Amino acid sequence: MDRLEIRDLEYFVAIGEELHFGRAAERLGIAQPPLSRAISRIERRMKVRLLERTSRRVELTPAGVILLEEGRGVLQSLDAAVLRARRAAEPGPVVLAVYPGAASQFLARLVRAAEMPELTLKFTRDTPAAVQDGTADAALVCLSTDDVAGFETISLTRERSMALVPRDHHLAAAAAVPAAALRREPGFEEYPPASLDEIVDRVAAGLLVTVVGDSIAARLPPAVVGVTVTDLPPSDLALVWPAPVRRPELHMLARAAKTLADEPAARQT
Amino acid sequence: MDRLEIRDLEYFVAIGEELHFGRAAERLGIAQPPLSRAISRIERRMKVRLLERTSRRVELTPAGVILLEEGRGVLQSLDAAVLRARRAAEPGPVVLAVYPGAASQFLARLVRAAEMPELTLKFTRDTPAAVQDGTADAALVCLSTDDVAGFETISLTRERSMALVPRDHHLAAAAAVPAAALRREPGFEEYPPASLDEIVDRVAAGLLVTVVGDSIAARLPPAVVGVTVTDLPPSDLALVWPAPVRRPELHMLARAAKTLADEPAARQT
DNA sequence: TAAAAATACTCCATAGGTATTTTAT
DNA sequence: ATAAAATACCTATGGAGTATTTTTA
Repeated sequence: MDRLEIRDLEYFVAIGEELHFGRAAERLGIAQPPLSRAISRIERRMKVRLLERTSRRVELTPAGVILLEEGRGVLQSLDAAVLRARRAAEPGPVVLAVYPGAASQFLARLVRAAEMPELTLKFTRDTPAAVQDGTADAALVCLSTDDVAGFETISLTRERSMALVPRDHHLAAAAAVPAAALRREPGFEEYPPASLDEIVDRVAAGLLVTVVGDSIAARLPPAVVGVTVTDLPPSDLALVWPAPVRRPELHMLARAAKTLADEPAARQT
Repeated sequence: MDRLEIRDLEYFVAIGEELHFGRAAERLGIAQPPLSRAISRIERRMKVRLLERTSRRVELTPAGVILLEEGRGVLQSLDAAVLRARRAAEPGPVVLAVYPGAASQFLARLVRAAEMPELTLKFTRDTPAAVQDGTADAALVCLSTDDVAGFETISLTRERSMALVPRDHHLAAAAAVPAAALRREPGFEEYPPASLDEIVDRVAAGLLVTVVGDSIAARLPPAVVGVTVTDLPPSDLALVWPAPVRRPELHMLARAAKTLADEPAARQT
């Protein structure tokens, strides 16, 4: 009983997503008939019906749904494996994935403390994904929002939540606001999908009210005011990496992180 | 740039493990030359040298080490994906993996509370692996010893540790013993790799001294005595399953588990 | 009846086998 | 000198293309 081939899996995933043989074939750069045959071949080998199809409709069976989900994961982990192997061959700098603009104060201290000349930062909105797919060796994540299953983690700092409002906003003068009040504000978004710069610009323009970590307080322009939020849980910033350490240099980073985490947070304004 | 094929990965894993083309080829049921060519093909496609080889020695490069590790994982997750898809097609009973003999009191209550006619138990020494490879839908695990990365978990009961000694053992009369004293006993093994029955038999025969959860106290024969251990951390028993619930029936199990967990543990002797 | 999947048939790329050569100890 | 990997050469399986048929809403 030989295994399903990657090509077959790619074909199936394409159809599973398109639910149309013609379009899927086009996307794969092959003709439609080979695709038809590929699917029957796969079903024959797996001894499971994956797609319920007539000349009018293509839909996934329960088995197909599962294989689509899990198959995507298999393809990803294969790509990650190849990528990691390649990077092991020519060890470039250790790559740390960070959320743009997040915790820059702390990040600066961490990078300095690690004393690693070969450390580069990769800015991304989804830092765990960067580690998962092998693009980064480690990542800074927010324990409250990111999923860290399967990673080693070191908890670093705890950040209080701070609301960003325009200078002329009616809440700008408040010493602190409850989260509920914020959510009622027009333009409020909890996790705006943008870089910090963009967020700040949009707040300054009066188009956005949002919540960020308080470590960026020092980086706000005059047009934007940070107000302490009373009842949002503080977010725990952590350093994570895939379970078996693949790059020895990571130990240095981890050690530096531990030292910083233990040290009585010399917090700056 | 097309992807590495599963066949190639299998071939590479075989050589990575055997470090010998001839033996690997034999294990794969093919001749040696195709294997040689397969490896160069893989290296050419991946643009990485995976094996340093002369006519006398074959060894893995750093990249090879990584690909071997991760490649094994890819093959496993592929197999698991296919298995889960198959099981989705003909939904047999929900399979719960349990450690043989562990927490039988609690297990009985859980199974009863779940009220699932279609529930079967799979007894295995490595319950997380059974869930990982798709053999089981959920598992009872011990949070202190098993790795539950990537699983959803519901913590169930906390079990105190209990030492098992023969009736005529010098510790049999003690009300409680410290762990250190146990470790000094001849025949002591912390996690004997055997079923509960076998463990009990070996203890009864005076060949073994070990530690188990106290929930099995009621099932001991007269020849074996359970003694409370004073300073071992209690083991947390949990129900786990792969992150996205793949079988709706699992929700019933989870609900039952939650109810039991909250209920003021009506502990039996 | 029309859009789309399945079949028929042909072709060729490539994986595999056998025989042989090269290489390092 | 010899064990073992690489190369040469041949074969054949099976995946891909084109043309066509079948199916169902």
